[in-house]
Amino acid sequence: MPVRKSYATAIMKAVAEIPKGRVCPYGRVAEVAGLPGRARLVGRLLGELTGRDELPWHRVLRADGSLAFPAGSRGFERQVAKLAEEGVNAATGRVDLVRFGWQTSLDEQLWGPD
DNA sequence: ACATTGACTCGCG
DNA sequence: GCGCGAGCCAATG
Repeated sequence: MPVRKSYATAIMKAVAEIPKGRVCPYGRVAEVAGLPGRARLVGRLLGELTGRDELPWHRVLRADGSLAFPAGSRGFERQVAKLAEEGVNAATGRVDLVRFGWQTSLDEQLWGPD
C-alpha cells in the first residue's frame, strides 16, 4: 500500500521544485511539502516511484549530505550518475550541502554562483 | 490495538 | 569520523 495520496502529491511537488544541480535533505523536502518531521515518509514515497517517474528523486539525500543508499549499491550508483550529469559530484558518496544544498541563502546570496 | 520496520535526524561519547 | 541510542511518523502484518 502506497503512501496516502494527499501526502504523496505534496511531497512530489516539493521534490519537483528542487532546482537542477541542487540537492535537498529529506527533512527539508518534508518541510517544503508542509509535513515537518516526516522525513521518513519522503524516503518511503521515493522508494515507490524510483525508476518509473520523472521526479528528480536523485536530488534528495540525507541531512549530512550523504546518499541514503549504501555505497556500491545499484541505487547509489544511479544517483551518483544522475547527480554527475547535473554537475554535482557525489562520487565519494557525499555532497557538499554548502555548495549544492537547496537553500543557497548563504552560498549564492553572499558569494554568488561563481 | 500492538509490534516491527524504514531512501530519517539529532545528540553523546 | 564512527557507532549507539532515542525520537520520530506512516505503513504493514
